[in-house]
Amino acid sequence: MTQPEIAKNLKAHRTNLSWSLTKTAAETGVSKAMLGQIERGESSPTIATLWKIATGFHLPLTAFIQAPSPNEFMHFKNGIRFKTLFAFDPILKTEMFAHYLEPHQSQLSAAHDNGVTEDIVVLTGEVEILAAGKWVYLQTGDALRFPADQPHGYRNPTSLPAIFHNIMHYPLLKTP
Amino acid sequence: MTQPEIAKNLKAHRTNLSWSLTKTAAETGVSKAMLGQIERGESSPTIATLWKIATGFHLPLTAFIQAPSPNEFMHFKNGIRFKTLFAFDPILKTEMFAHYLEPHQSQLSAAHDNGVTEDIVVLTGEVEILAAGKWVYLQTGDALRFPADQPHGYRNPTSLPAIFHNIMHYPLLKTP
DNA sequence: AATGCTTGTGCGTTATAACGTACGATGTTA
DNA sequence: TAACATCGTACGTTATAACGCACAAGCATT
Repeated sequence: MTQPEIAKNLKAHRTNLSWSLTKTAAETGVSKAMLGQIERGESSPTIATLWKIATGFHLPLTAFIQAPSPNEFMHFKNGIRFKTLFAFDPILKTEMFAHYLEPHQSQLSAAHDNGVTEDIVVLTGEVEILAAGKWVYLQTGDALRFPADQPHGYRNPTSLPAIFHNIMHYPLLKTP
Repeated sequence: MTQPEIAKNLKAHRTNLSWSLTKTAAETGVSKAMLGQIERGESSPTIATLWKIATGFHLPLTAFIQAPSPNEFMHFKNGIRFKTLFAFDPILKTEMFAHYLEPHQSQLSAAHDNGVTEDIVVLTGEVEILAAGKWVYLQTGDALRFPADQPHGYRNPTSLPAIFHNIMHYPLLKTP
């Protein structure tokens, strides 16, 4: 791991919410002078103050220490970034993707063929899944299985990017 | 998230390696006086020094800020930490796990039943998979499918923890 | 143009993180 | 028991994180 870039992360989260330094100082309890210095890289905050900042943003501490990292082999469809991990296999009748959701991004999907089941596992961030008519909230590490033969959808309610795996199961002898 | 307990984490990692404060100071470049104060909770380190400590231990920064008990629903078997994401489903004939490998940890697995296929997707770190008699190197984000009806294994060649998903496909009507 | 408001930065002070060294406690060897 | 080594902590000093306040630049309203 390389040295974390707190400066960029803090500025990204702050401008993402359109917060001023004064507003941020009020929310976090850290003086706006210090916030400015941290953003400019002139100061390396202590864990205590970084924790105050994180809780003020209602975000985990890790959101400020690790760099937002995209990945290789990325594809795009309807504005959704995804990556095919395993293409459809006619014997196993499954396929698997990694999906990347930008902050507040959402996507609806039409019903698939009868009997199709879909699995979701959230890798980073938080995701809401529309399954069986309800939006289900999933945190990092959570997993959800639901029938995909009806309209469903994905959305990222947070201001941080989210990544999830989804595995499609096609029990019938149909190609996706 | 609650306030991170750097003190316990640091002491845990240090005593785990049987390192003295002097040894730790030499490895990390942080004075042993400071290390002692951090362990006793008398000082809240800056991100810069915590990063020096983490790199000295060859661990990610997150190993010191998040509580030592990483996740819920964690199980142990043969010294391997894993988590069942989806239990075996007799209709889909699949099951899915998240595996956690410590630095330099390795595990060999006997052959499964005939026709069983296994999928690996690396989430964090780097992993080597013994498949079809060869060790295959996988980086973060890489995916590998291989027949599991022969001896296979997993190992983490790095000094950082690794996490991977694996999905078992049982095409025959056998329970795992 | 003048007034008020908000933005982010600069400055002086205070609190404390970080350092190097010294010390008492404990354990080991002669 | 004395000499030595190693452990973690206490002390005094220095570097810097964190604060409150003041200030200049930009924008909107009058």
